[in-house]
Amino acid sequence: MSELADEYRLEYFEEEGFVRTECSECGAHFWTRDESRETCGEPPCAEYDFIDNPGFEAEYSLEEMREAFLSFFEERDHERIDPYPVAANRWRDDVLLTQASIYDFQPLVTSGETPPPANPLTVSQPCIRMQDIDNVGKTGRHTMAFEMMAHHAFNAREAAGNRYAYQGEVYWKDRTVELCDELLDSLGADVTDVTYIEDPWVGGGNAGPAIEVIYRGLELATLVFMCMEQDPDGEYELKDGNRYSYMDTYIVDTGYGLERWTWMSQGTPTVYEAIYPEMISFLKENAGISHTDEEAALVNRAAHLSGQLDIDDVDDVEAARDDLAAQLDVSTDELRTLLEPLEDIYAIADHCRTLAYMLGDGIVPSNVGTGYLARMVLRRTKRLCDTVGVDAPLDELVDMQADRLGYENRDTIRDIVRTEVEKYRETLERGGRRVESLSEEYAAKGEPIPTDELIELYDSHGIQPDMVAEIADDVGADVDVPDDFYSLVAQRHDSSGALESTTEEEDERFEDLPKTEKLYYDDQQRTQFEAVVLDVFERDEGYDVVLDQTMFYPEGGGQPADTGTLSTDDVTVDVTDVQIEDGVVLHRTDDTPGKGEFVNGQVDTGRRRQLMRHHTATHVVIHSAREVLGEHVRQAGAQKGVDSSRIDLRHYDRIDRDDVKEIERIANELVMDNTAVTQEWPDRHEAEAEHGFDLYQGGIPPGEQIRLIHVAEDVQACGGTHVARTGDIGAIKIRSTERVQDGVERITFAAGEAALEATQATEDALYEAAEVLDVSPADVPETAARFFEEWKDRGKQIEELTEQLAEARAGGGDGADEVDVGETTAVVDRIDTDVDELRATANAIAEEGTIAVLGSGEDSAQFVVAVPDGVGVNAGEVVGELAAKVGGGGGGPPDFAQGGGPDVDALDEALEDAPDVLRQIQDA
RNA sequence: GGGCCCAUAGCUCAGUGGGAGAGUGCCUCCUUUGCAAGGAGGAUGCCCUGGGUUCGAAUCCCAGUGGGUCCA
Repeated sequence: MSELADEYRLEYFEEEGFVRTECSECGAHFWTRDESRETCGEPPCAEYDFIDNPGFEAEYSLEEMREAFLSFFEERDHERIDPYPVAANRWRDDVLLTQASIYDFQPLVTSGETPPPANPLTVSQPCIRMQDIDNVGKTGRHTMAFEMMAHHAFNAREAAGNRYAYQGEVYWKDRTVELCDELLDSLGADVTDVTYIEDPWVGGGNAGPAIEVIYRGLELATLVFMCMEQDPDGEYELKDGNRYSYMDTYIVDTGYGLERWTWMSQGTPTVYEAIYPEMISFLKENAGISHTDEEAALVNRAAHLSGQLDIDDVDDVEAARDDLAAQLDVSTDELRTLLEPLEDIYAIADHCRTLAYMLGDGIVPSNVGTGYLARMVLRRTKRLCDTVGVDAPLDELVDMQADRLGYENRDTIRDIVRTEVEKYRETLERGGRRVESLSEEYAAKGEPIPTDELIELYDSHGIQPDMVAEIADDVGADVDVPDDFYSLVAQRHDSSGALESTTEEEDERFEDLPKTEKLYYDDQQRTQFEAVVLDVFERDEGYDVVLDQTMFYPEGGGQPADTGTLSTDDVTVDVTDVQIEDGVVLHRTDDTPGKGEFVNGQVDTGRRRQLMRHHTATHVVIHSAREVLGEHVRQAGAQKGVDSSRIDLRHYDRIDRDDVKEIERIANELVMDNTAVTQEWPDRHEAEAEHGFDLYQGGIPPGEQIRLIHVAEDVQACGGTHVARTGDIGAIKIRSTERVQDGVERITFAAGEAALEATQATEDALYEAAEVLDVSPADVPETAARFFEEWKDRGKQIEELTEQLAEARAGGGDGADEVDVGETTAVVDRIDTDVDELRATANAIAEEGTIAVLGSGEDSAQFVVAVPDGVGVNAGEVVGELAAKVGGGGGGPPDFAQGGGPDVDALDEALEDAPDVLRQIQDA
């Protein structure tokens, strides 16, 4: 780290009379105005010094503190921007949730490809850190949901010129520290008590010097100066062991924890009481938690102490409780009974806030991705409510937070929560029954429930081991939950966890070629153009042709490539596929038109028209689905085609037939309105400001300008080709819906000619069915139902008749051979009929006290042997012997067996041998 | 994106290659008529769909559909 030490020698520190000191406890270097100071001030080197002794002049609520921060920076030339969604996977695919304000600008802004929405800027960004979930409520300071207040400045070195989307320096380290100092001062903090600790930051391939801002034992902010990137040849080796070098861009990345600043201003025992006091008191009352003055005092003292302990995970908390109890002079159990309900309530409040953020930003509970995280949090919250005895419905609790956070889609949020709670209830009920019967089984055997079963219950049925233990205890079965239970579950999953790193090889052949001019955006209706062949590359099969400009649409955004031809005066080549790499469009052809030639390009018009219809129709269907199902509906994927297209939508429920009809109706109304479909290329930040994040249904494009497609009121960022007016779509027909994952519904639809064909295909099927039944199409459902009922009745009748026939046969006298086998007699007969009848007959004969050996030679040779009670002949063995004679096998219980073989010709011979076989087996 | 589990009577489920079952509910009768009453009898099944293996599939294999669950 010493290499970076110079980075911290700031003019600002010098001017203000700061000294650099080494902490006497941990050895960290820090800057302070107080020359006599010895420790860095951060726990465990120091204690919380603000509980019951607020560090700021006035008390602030969460909302007031946020406003104070943002307006402070606004007054100092920062532009305030709206926060981004907590679902970071909506603009980047490397993470699921927003965990810091800088996530908003990664990777496109930090890399310099796209300009920031403002520079410098300030924001209060809601974040969710799932990794803290176990600590919430217990440590007094951990929250899963929080707002990271921040100010950012994006700088680029002068020497880089215009290579990046922003140029020059806005401000750097001195101004950043100065702003922080000034902010603390403006809130009335005692700045001589503030320490700035040197703490280099490394993460995500970037690094740089960073400063932790500590006041009265609490870390209030981290000031990161991101200016290095990982580089094997880099000059500096940092704490992660990798080498780094300086970048052309350097970025001020600060993080001020809104909750901590609020807490500091109030000095409450825990952060939770400072940030949502109303909810805490509501929950306490609802759960019936009340304390005597004596107990209240004890709780307060305990909170005081636990706040000062250095506890960063739950194991520490449990261990610390003993210490705590000793210091407070009470028993550990007594302390636990008092504190645990409070801890649960703190966690419930925090989890509800997390859920409000997640669901409010359009995350739908699911078995995959962010949806799974939402489901986990929701179920955990529900369990906490049940444990502590909060009986208010969960949707109401989440709504309290959603209301406070100002979400407008509160009804949808409540609906989602209710649906999800119901699903959880069903899972628990199912699981409960399962555990019960399993427990009874093992209790009867007198064995404990094995670990395998526990893992199976958790992994496949979502039942926690503690729940199993609870139920098993009621039934009287033993359960032994191994300490490493969850790692056993994990083992079950990584059969070969080695991720295949698909290192995409950059094709360097195209580097020197200019980007192809895209004519398909100029006039989307044209399909013919002229161009110059810049280069031709030979492939394994065929060629890649690069032109100076093209009308051919390369595959992208779920729209397949155009096909068509390129012609010179001498030759015409077929274009079978079109791809784009680094802005260079590659036309895959069967032959080469020749480098340097002028070509006439012709796009396959029919195909292109269908693709355009489907693409515009996709926008229309999404729009209709949002009208019908709700604003939370979002595209999770799409694929356009010529005959049909499909879109995957995030939705928390199944799409039923009525929904489909309504979506279809609204979509076709839009088609009939025949409104214009327009495109524009606005500045991306203006577009975002006007239309919000919902623009990006199909991913986020890079660049300063983005292409927007307007269809009626619907606006989406889109790079595809579209028809000119909605009427050109012709018609939209939804062909099917299916649930592709939990929380993701796939709609398959057809547009234009394909819609007509799809409808006709369905009608054909109906007409054919009508013809078979000889009724009119309208009568098909009723007739089919009747036929089905009648068919079932026939089955029952046949069964009855078979039995009657069998009894009649057994009554005898139809010339069957009757032979003596020891003390009993046997009937040996061949009846060419199906096995059911054979079986019934054999049973009937056996009822009369006679052994039945029946054979049938309909398709293959079949035997049925029935033996009356108390006769010492094993039917299974008899059948085995007989079946072997016809080249097959057979078996069954001793009193009734069946078998057979393929050799029908040998059937009669086998039956002739049957009496001998019977006698042999009886003797044996 | 990946793994695992499940689909049998109205409901809950058992049945692992050979005659489709239990509990509960339903219908009828009897006994009682007081709170989940007792007894006797009865009806109820495309064993999810399609293919394959086999003399024979609810059962084994493959695919699909529907549902559940865990992980990244």
